[in-house]
Amino acid sequence: MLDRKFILENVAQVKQNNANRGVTADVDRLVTLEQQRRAKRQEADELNRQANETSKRIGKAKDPAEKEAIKDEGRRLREQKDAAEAEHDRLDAEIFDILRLIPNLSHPDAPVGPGEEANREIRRGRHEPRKFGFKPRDHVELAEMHDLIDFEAGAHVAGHGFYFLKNEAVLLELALQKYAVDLLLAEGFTPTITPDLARTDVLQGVGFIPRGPETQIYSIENSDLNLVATAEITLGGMHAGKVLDAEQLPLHYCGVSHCFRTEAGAAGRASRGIYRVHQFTKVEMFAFTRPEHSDATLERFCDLQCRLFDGLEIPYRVVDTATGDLGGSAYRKYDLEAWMPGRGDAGEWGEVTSTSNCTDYQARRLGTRFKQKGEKGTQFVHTLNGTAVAISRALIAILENFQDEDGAITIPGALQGWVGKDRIGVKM
RNA sequence: GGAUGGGUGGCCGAGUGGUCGAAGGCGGCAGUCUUGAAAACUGCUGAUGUCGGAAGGCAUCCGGGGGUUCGAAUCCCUCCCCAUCCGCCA
Repeated sequence: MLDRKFILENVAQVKQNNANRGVTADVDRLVTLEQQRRAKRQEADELNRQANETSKRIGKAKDPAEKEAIKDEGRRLREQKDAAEAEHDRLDAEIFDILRLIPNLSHPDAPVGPGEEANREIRRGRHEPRKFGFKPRDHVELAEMHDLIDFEAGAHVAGHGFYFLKNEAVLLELALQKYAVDLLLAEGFTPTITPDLARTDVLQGVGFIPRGPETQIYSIENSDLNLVATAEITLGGMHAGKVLDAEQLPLHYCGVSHCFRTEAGAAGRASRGIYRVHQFTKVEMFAFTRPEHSDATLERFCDLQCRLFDGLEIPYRVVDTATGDLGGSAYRKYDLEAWMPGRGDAGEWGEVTSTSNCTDYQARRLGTRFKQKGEKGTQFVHTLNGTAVAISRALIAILENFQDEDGAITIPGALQGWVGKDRIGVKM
């Protein structure tokens, strides 16, 4: 959520930003309604003040008849106040409906454009895409060769989009988790394993919409719980409604969770294999920072992602996400796209991680603030999230990049210790 | 799933229907004392909105929502959440 006062004072900027992001929201109407709402608020406050004053006079009145007269006046004032307040609440609800459509502001350096075509490549990994002397297989084929992923069994028990990891794929998942957590631990992150479910108000605070036709969220029937789509939800909700001390900041968490996504409307879109699935495991980074530190923290998260993938020897590029592709909460977002040799005709970049600076947009909705000692009032913290490793996508990159002509797969050196071998598919 | 007890300011914790934004404590800030610090003592110290140049004023906020009343942290209803115990269970 943006600050209403800010919107009123920067109408043109907000409108331009909406346009850059491809969002339609009636900002003019919001401005009108907000002005009306404020007037109603003042009216209600004034009536309430008079009513309070009247109530105090009742005790002092001696004559019973006079007392009754004052009571009547008090009742009348309360009624008027209630009416003004009801109108205020109606306006407020309408304003909120518009407000929730308005996305965060955008970083001035973020490329402006309608979609991912406008993303700007800003960086490459240490390893360039390898030249294959043969036609590389895609991860589905490789997984089948080595019995690493059982799609059929997954569909059998849970439907399309679910799968069993098997054999070395399991070891790779565990190794990737350990690899990512260890690195972040050394960087001062507090490691957590978060709940895989969260309440609806937490989802909404972080910016996820658990209802509606286009929802990505699985909800638990007869409860207020939802399966999380990312640990960003649970980590972001940790301090909802709290006022933190400025000295506590920044807080850096890393969270391991399962991620569940309905992928509504994504049918047929790069749906082969485990690129887009209903469940996967992810190690997530999350930070609560002071406003002046969020830009630098985004760079740090991006650097950490690069270190993680450089360490796995996976080729990748980093793109600065265009305004039209930022989503609602992000002020700036970097995507790390790994080279996936089995995608498309001759390989394609595929998003493996993503990191966003959400500034105070999530915090305002979540009510996560901080207080600077000796200063009056509170401020909203800034929140940032970033993928350390999304296991399913990392698996694709590993299988496809490290395959040999006979289909054998070399396990990245960084993971060999945990997997317990250096190759998959070597004939004994 | 059953039983009970709770949800009050940054934190802990009192609170008779009006004098309660709310005792007390902790924490924080300032001062006294001290070479300095600690301790001790004294004073100050909630958030949000709104008006005002400022000083300050006003309104709201005691889990959420509804009700009773001229007036509710306090009484009633309802929902949510949290804790403990029992049962079941990895």
